[in-house]
Amino acid sequence: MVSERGLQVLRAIVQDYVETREPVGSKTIVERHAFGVSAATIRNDMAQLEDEELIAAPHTSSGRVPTDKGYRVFVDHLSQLRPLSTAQRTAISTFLEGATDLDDVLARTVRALTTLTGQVAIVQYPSFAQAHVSHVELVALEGGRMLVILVTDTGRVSQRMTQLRTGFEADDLTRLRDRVAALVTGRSVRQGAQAVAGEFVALDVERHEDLLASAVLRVVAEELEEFRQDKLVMAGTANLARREQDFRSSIYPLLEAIEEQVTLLRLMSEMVADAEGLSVSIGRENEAFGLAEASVLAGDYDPATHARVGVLGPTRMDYATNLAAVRTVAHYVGRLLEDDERSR
Amino acid sequence: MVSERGLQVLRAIVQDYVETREPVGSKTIVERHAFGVSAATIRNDMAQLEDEELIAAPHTSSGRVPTDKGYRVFVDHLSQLRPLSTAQRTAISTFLEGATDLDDVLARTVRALTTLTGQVAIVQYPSFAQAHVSHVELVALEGGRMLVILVTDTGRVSQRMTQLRTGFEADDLTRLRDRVAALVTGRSVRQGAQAVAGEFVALDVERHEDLLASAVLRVVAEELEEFRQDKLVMAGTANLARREQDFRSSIYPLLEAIEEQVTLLRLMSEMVADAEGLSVSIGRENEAFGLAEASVLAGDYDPATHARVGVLGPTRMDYATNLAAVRTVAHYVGRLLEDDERSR
DNA sequence: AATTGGCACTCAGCAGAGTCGAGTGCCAGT
DNA sequence: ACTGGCACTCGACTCTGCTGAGTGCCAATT
Repeated sequence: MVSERGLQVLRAIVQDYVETREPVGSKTIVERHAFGVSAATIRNDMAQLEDEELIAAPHTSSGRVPTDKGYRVFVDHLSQLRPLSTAQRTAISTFLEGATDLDDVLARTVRALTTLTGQVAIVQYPSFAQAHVSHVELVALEGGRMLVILVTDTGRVSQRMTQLRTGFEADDLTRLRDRVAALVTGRSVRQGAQAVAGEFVALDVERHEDLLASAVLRVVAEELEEFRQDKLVMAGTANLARREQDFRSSIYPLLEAIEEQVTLLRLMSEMVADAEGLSVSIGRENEAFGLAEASVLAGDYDPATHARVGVLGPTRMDYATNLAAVRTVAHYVGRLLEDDERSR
Repeated sequence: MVSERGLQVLRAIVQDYVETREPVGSKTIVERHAFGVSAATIRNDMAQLEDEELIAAPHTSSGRVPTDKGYRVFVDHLSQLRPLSTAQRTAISTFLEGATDLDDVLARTVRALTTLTGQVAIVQYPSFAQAHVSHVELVALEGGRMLVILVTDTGRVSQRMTQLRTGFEADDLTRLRDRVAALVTGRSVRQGAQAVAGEFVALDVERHEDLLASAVLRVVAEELEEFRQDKLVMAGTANLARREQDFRSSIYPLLEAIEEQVTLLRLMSEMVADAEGLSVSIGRENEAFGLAEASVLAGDYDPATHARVGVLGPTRMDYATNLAAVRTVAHYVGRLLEDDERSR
């Protein structure tokens, strides 16, 4: 068991270590923080914290450094997040205002978050698995090419080009469009994909019309599949290089995860949010994702789908400030997209 | 003046240094390369190379290391590039085959190039400044939203959504579409943008139809502007971390340039290609771009527009092999897109 | 029971000294 | 033009001793 003052000491250690990157000793603590006790007392508390594996010594008789578990306890006991300054808040709204479509909103969000935190920022697209297809459009281009456009009610647009082998007339096109539209519009992405798959087997390749349909349906299926895959935007990758000192081993796996995206997507979606929609994953807790030296802070901006904005950085980061930034940004984007939806 | 054997020695130094990352001395050279002379003779040659500033000593009396100028001479005297193995060639075609649209081709290209070279790979989109708009489509969505789609003859598609304030009928839409189409189709991106700008001033905001047109034209103008901006795809960023040892200072500016893209775009487009369409920029030659410790190899895949594929890495890299890879990949993509165009 | 001052002990980090060896530069000889 | 020989340089490594920050523990105090 850790005493109340023990937690205070832990907090002091985390704060000082995050600030200075130096292992912190009992003497420094009494100097910098107004505990009303002597260094020896702090030492006793520290011994307890060490028993609980909340702090550890890099080498015998040097200061102590928070362990992953220590950061965890620290974060869990963050009673209140320091709210952002008004300057920061206005910065966020300036960043976000004037955004046109969904892509734009999220691109601005991720930039805002990275400037605010100085870390790598991540923004998840709203999940489209439950999105409904609201519109289908086929556009004939010259040279027998066709553009197949899908739009969801959540505002995501996908367009893909295909090269058709068979010629077609204008009314072939409208009939085909109506046929595809009947299959997918109003349906969720998942249902739409099933419907398309079902139609596929029923095609009679002898019929010219079905031959055309098969090519288009294939593309539609691909696009629906793409919708089902979640998507990320990121920014501030270069910050990893600045914080390189904070990673014992190479930042290679981190850069790789960032480029891969798949790992980060899984990580982000598996995190468990608290009542406020915030979630934190620290160091070794990310081991399964090959990110044992990194922490991820995330905040839901869409409570229904758990779509999130987040921040990725070394375990040694300013959790209080960054969590506040994540929370505020998530809040802004959430409201922005909500208003957007309402106006639709 | 550097003697013929002097160049051989330079080549040996570059090769050994690239391989081992150790400054190379006269003794190592005679051991590893079959010059028919003694170490003392090599030393004399090396003294000359040093006078010419092609090699330099990290500290007095240690081996020599190629300077940027040395790499430059080395590259300029690369008489023949080692052609890729058949295994590598088939790897390239496997990577590229089955690509559907332009985005897909370039995405695959960049992946191929990064696996081949183990460096950061860069692919420029074909320049769209001279591209011609081939198709315009307006799609009405629910809630007064409209999707504005542009397609160029080079196969690039842009789609953007806008929220209209005014209602409209189906035939408003077709009339508007025809109006916009008349302005831009068949015109180059640049001309189209001018035409749109011209039309803009002529609008009478009192008329309902023109009110609608103004909203759409604004979006079209944005899209055309986006077309005019060149674009890059990249892959293999994580490789920078692996090669970090090769950069004296931080890799931060590199990661930043990669995220910015603008710098790289300028760099890539300012490079001067040789008769084969290859271009190399080494170390300090990139100083203006903040990449004084990096080299860029590029190869045109579209001689007309100088659209390029390229590789970015530390000055200490295997120029011969990587140049060969760049050349081959550029060649493949060039042919692929050409065939594509012809079939259109 | 909690706190404190005192004290012995540990150990990273630093500086100085010594050694080693790879490598150069130069010169006289072939 | 090339070569062997030789003195010289200097980074890298090792060893040594020192210092100081910091711990851990204990007996004394409140």
